[in-house]
Amino acid sequence: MPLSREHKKNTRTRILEAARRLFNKRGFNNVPIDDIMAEAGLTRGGFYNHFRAKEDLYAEALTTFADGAKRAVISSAHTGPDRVLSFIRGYISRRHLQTVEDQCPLIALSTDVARAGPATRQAYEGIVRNIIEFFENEAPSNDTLTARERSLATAAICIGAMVLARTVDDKSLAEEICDASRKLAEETVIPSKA
Amino acid sequence: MPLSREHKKNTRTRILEAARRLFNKRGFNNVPIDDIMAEAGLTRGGFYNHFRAKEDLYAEALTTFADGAKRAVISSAHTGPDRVLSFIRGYISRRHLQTVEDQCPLIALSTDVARAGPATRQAYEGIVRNIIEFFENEAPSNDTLTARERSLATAAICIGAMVLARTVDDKSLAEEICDASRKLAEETVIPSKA
DNA sequence: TGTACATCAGTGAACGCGCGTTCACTGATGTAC
DNA sequence: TGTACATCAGTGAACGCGCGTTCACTGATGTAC
Repeated sequence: MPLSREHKKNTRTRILEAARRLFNKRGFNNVPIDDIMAEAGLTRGGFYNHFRAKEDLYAEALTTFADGAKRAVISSAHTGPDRVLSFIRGYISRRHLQTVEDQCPLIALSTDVARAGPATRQAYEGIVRNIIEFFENEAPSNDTLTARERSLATAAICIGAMVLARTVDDKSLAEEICDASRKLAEETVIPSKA
Repeated sequence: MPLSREHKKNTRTRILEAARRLFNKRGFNNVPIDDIMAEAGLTRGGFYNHFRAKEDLYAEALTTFADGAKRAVISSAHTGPDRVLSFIRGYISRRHLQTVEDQCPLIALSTDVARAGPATRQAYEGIVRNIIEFFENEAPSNDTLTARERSLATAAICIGAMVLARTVDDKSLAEEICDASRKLAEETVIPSKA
């Protein structure tokens, strides 16, 4: 064994991290393998020591992100409804809008995923389910909407707000969209606040 | 003048229509000019008699759609709040989800636009503004949200619901997202309904 | 401990294909007479 | 009305580049002795 198993694993992780960041910025198709490998401090050819094909990166880059995000949420200081509210405030925020590289891939890659293979779609769908469940644990049911419905709709607001805000050029319009959507999202998951 | 001005204009429109449909299905980058021209009943080379470059299609395909959509809304039988409600019911619907070719490009092309040139971005932003204004005409203000805020957030729900539903593989989850989001959207623009 | 060897992560040149764009050509049509 | 001509929309071959993938090679490192 010429080089430690550890070493190879680390390189693989580095490639995945580089891919995730670049995909977020430019989408799956607009990131050549050269760029990913360069970002990881390597050269083109080595890529195929770690992955069978470029497409294999897509699903893995998504789950890489999801794992990190889940850890961040779990380690958050908040509990109960506050945890959900702080998630929403972080998700629909100007800060999240600007940090393109570390944005939630549900925002940056939604349409790319729709055109990718089944594995990628499943990874994306897994993240969507996680967010919905996360909301569902706290959202109440009442006569207008069930907890489930609140959670589904809140997920839609989160993604929609950020997708729109990200695409619109006018900064003040983007911020208006964020602010209004955040308000509605908060009120939808935890209506008691109103 | 060998061929009528009319003729050229018609061809141009045919190319734009073909482009719009294919872009919706596959995104800007995944549609070769060959395919667009074939869909329009022509061959590759002729493209450059009508457009300077492929990118010129993007913005025009968006405005082509927007014009058609505006006409459809104006000619709708409904008036007042009902017009807005029927728009939402049509927008966040299983039907809209399935008709990929004629889907609203805000859904299918959101991330593609984010990476396209300024003209394309402006065209997209124009459509966003139109939808928001359209809602704003009917949405009321009350102590929780202003009419403007309701409109912005409703636009976010519409796009978010469809983006998510489109990407998710599980059909029943997609429909759940649609149904719940539609409910919330309706209640948000016209809260008197609740 | 030191040395020869085997392994394999990483390199970079090369291949091949897809596709945007160019270009010389064609042939249908409107215009001038 | 008929005929010659000019125009230009449309054709399809060719060019060139970007990029995913392959491949022969290198050289650093762990292992066997």
